[in-house]
Amino acid sequence: MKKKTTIYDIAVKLNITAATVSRALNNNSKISEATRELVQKTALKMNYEQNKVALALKSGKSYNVGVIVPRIDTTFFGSVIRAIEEELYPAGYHVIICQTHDIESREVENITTLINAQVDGILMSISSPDIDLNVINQIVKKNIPLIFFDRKKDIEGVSSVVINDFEGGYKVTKQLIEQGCKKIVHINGNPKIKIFQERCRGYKHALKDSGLAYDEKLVFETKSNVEEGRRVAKLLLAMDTLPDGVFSSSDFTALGVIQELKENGVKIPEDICVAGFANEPFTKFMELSITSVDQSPLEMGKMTAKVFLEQVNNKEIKIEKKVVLEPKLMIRKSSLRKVISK
Amino acid sequence: MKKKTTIYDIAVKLNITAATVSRALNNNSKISEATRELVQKTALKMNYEQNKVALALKSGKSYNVGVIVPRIDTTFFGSVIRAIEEELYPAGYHVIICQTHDIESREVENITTLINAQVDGILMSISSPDIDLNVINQIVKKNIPLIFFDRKKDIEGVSSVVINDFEGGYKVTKQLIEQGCKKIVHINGNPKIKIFQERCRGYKHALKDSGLAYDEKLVFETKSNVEEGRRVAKLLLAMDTLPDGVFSSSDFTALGVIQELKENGVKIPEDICVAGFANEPFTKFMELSITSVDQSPLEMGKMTAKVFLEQVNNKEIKIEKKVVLEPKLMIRKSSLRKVISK
DNA sequence: TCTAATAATGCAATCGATTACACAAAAATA
DNA sequence: TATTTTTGTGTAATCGATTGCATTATTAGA
Repeated sequence: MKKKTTIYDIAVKLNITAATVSRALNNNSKISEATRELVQKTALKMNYEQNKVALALKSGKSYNVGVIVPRIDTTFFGSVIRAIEEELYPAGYHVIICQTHDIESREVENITTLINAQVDGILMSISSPDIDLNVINQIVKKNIPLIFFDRKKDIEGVSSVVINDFEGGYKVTKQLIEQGCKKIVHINGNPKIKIFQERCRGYKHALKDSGLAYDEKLVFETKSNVEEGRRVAKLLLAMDTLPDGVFSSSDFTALGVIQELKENGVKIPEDICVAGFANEPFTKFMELSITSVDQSPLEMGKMTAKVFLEQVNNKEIKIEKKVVLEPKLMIRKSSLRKVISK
Repeated sequence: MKKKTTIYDIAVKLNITAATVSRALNNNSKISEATRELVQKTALKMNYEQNKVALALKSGKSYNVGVIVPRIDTTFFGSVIRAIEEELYPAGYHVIICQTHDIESREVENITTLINAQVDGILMSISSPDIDLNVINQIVKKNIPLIFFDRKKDIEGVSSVVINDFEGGYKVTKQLIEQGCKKIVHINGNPKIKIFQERCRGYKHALKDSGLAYDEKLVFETKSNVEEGRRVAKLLLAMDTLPDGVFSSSDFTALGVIQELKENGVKIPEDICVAGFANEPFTKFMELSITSVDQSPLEMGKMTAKVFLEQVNNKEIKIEKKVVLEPKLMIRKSSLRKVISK
């Protein structure tokens, strides 16, 4: 097993000191052109590669950035991370990912581990709305840039990149209303989580703006999966008068609703218009494609990374940035009636 | 900005040396119970946290593992990485992800960066079949455990975890034959990549075992996306006699084929049975669910991580492990005829 | 009581790179 | 030629934790 060449090896070989080697390699101005070239050539010949760990210890920078998400195997988070990685890579940073699986203790653990690993920043999407603020404070106090994306918490000194969930909820609901829907159901996620609160608020606002009454019996709380969608659909089918529109805060519940309704002979979008949220790939691929709201994960990831870079490159200045991306409504068959009823 | 407490701070406070502190914290046997407790208590009080970077420099271990994949935002790789992360986390390792975007130079770059970052191992899925063997050798020579998953290359001393693509191709084709298909098309991916070669080989073998002739005009080479599926479907529609079965080596091409065929009035599965490969979530969600082959990404990730741990914990012994997982055929509507024709 | 063995701690080097400061050599100026 | 600048290198400390080898304190044994 061959040992790695260090600047000392080069120094010995050239009969100079490691300091000179280091300066030559870093293109320090106070070095003669001759030695610079000689050192660089020798370094190349000896397959020298800078030891980043030593550098990290010396400089206090690890060039690693921690990313914490509930889980990585969803299209949304996968895409966000992809974009983060792509933006950070050219700047010399690497991404360390951690998953919380929505377990609160895991969130705290992950943060601790990342801090110990000396990451230069933490980008995270909060899993639990009741996250321990002490841990967050630990990060802030240590002056480690912290940026929330998608799911945030308003904390002094912490930047965030989110989409306008209110606007998303508003737009979808408006579209359903434009299609002639008058009795619109909203399938909510965990109402303790802000993004769901906001989507719901958008829904209510759209109703109000169109002169439709808000009826809380038409709002259902779910765990955002296919089965829960089917469950809600059954409840809808049991109603005296069927609703004519469903805005689901998750594509998965929307899918469950559609499956269950169709199996019971309900025509979509003729009888009921359905729309989801997140723009999961399958919504586009279905034969009956599903209207959804695109959260621009790539853009979100890119922005998050940019905010981090800005912050890390201006350590002296305290920057607090709140970026809000606009959601894009993707109108598809599930909520597009051929003939718009008046 | 508060500095982190180091063992020196503790040493000064207790009027002992850093060496003693280090030993006390590491439960070294040669330390008195009294100092051990005192040090640990003080460490806790002073919020001491071990500096992993210093440890890494000293020990030569970083407790970071590099994972290289073509891209992270696909269900398959997302799931594999998730499983890797879950398996490695309890062992104290962190995962650094890199994407190649199928660019060969990126692959080399990533490897170099990971080596510089002093990772303790590299887990990778090869993007380019023509990957530079010199880089691979660099890893092997440095004694850094290297494990291929999903897409491998047979290299001495390198372990791998893959699925039996041959078997996958065989099983799908057999199922189509059992449904009465006699003229079965195969949509291939990049034939330079081994996994596609193997799936194709399985296809041929199944034909042969069932007494069906292999016709190379029925095999199409594609880039494995929806558009290419549509392209092939158009070619099929132009044939004198329509095929009655399609085995696609990608779910996306299968989807494209189905979309195009249906738009042209072809009934699936009655006229043509279609099957894909990879078990992407949408294959299950479609109204006309698509038959596919599950590659057990979670298992693959778990196994890959396990092989790594084995290797890293037995540095003296050279272990070379070749794990082959069995694919699972997911029979769905797209290839399941109600009445099986003889 | 004195020596030998053992337990507990200190000393100092090490991992590899960076950098403030010191110093010598060369070049510029008087 | 003597003096001041400038330029290029060397010296040595630093980042934080670990560890082989002293060294001292304590206990056991004779």
